[in-house]
Amino acid sequence: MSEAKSQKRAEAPKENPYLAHLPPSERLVGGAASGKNPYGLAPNHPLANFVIGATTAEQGEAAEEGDVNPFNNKPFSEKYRKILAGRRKLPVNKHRKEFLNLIQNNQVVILVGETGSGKTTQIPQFMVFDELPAFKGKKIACTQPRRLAAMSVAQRVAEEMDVVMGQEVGYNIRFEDCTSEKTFLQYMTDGMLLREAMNDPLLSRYSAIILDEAHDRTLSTDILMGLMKEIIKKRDDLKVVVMSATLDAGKFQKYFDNAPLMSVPGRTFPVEIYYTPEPESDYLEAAIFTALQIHRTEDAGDILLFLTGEEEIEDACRKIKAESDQMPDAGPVKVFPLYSTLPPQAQKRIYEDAPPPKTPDGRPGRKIVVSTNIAETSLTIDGIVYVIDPGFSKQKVYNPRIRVESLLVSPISKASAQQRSGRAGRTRPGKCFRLYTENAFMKELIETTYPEILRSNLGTVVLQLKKLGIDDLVHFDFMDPPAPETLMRALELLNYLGALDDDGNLTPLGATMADFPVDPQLAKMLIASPQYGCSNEIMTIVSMLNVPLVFLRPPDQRKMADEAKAQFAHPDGDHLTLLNVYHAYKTSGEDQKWCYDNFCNFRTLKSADNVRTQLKRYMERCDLDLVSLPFDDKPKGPYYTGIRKALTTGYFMQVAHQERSGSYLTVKDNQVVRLHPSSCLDHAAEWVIYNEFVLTNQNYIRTVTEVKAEWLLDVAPNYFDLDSFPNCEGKRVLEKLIMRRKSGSSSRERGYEEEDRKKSRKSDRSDRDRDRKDSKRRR
DNA sequence: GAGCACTGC
Repeated sequence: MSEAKSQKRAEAPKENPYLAHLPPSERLVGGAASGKNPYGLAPNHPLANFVIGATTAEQGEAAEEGDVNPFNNKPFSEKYRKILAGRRKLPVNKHRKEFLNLIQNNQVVILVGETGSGKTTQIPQFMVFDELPAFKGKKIACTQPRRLAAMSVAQRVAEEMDVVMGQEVGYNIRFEDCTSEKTFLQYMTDGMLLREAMNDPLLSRYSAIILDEAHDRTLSTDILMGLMKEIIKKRDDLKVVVMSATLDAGKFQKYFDNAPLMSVPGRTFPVEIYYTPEPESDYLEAAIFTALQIHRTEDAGDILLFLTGEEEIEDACRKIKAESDQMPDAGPVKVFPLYSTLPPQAQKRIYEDAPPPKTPDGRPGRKIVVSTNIAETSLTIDGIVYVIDPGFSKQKVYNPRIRVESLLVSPISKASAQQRSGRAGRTRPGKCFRLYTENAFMKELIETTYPEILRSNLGTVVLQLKKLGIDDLVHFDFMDPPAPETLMRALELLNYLGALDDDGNLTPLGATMADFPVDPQLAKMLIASPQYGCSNEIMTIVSMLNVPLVFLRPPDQRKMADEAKAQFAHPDGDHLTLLNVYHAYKTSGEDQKWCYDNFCNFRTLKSADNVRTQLKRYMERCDLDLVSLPFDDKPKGPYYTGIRKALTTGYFMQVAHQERSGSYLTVKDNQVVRLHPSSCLDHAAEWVIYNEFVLTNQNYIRTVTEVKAEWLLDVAPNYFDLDSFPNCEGKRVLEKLIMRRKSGSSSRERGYEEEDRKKSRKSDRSDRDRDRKDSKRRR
């Protein structure tokens, strides 16, 4: 038998039904039965007798316990052996045989494992020894929802396998590909694998794909799961493992056509749960009270308190600190806030030790961490013994009617509550104080948080699915199908942007748009920008819009911060202001001190620069010219006008008109909105485009730029088919303009063109003047 | 005259 042929068999051992009666080890020609192996390994090689897809747990373990690392032929290190001993004690290790049995006989396996089971590090290694991807030029992928997890788990596994990180084991995340030709086990973010699928729809580089943390139900994981169902129909050599925490296991199993399920217990300590006897009317006050109470009466051990946002957290920290300092008979405390926008240095402080007692035999000191949801999944703090759970978190919601995503403080789910309480039992038995009644937990909390796909604007998702070749979205097998209206909104958006034609098919423009890792609107303006001679500038603006706010505003230095910002302010709007800041930052030599002096966030600017580099790469790959108009600093001069026109090509649906009353109305939905107070726009602009609709006590539009009605009609004539628009002054202005244009073109035939144009300019001006006077009067 | 839960490409 030729080597090539046996290799083919080895990749897809189940293809030959006639050999099914034989024990697995005899099914592969060139396998153990014939005393050979398919890859020409020397007979004394540790893997010489391995048969792909038919190995045993004992074989794998023996190879791990040998003298030489079979993957790089180097002797195992001392450190390796030490780590190996620890790995053997992980709960998942007892299930190696069971797991191999399942994965060898099924294409999809669901694996349920609680924290501390070792599934994320061990399961991929079990598969490596069974799949031997290295010897067939394939890889095993293991996805994580978060970058940090992908990196740190890869690092850990590289150590466990005694290889250099980035060689046999690596990770791949945005901005950082730490893999090589040799890499056969690759941790990566779920978004990264999805992006790869857009260019390789069958994910042919992989022999196995492990979707970890599937219970998180991120947008990317959800799409990947749907995609896996499609791919396995076409690739029977692909193995899929879906790993999740306990609660949803049945749902995953059902979704994957009753794939077998394996459960692995975790290794955590028991946590006692306490409920309040009556509902709390003020959770914040109750939370602070509980923290102080624990501090006064309970044994040593740190406290973790979950709240919903920055302001609430800083407030609570101050109050807890002030009150506990006044307790005469309690130990000292350190109180730390924790949320994602906190600078990394401040975030690291949560790992400091609790303070020592004031006197050698005094009450113990205590650390109290007050955190958002970030401590529920992304960050773990060892040493937490007491958890306080008020039962709320801020969650994203999408309202397709007004096409707005917003953040809402909402009750958490049972799954979240369990996750939170589990944080108390990582190092020893703990206690969790739930600030709601047991009845509320049982009857009012939903089982699991709604997956992101049900709470998001799906513009990007639909574009990605189309690019993945999924034409029929209605019949795509979503684990939780989004509301039809939400899908409609997305299709409509993409159609107006020109990404989909009227039949819903991806256009060439849409295919290019999907390549860019930004919102469809921003992708559109990037692609259009060379036509307006300003792709360099649009790349900068898009990058700045893809990072958190750069402007710092410390509560005690607001005035100075505002003055610093005023230096960059552009009279025609915030997009141009962002451009100014970026330029100033680059001119400063990317200087950290400059950022500090000018109240700009250094990290944010740095990451905007990173994003810009990436966008530039994509622009070049798509053959889009990188150009700028000659600079002139006149606000309405051609340089800035070109940029504003290019912005309009992506934002024409996010446009508001200033009515005579002085307030703005969104043109499509007639929502009354106000310019966000942070806006730099310094005059009453009749038409503005906006980046973001912020829904709080008021409706704000944030990051706005003045545009002209003419541009709107120029860039999106199809969109401004005004019959479908609600009545408002803005609509009437556009109608007039359209009329004028029509009569303009017909009168041209009759030779009245010039006169007509003059007339229309005049009436246009007087309209605007009147509006402006009106709005001034109101103020 | 005011906020930004958390991720990700």
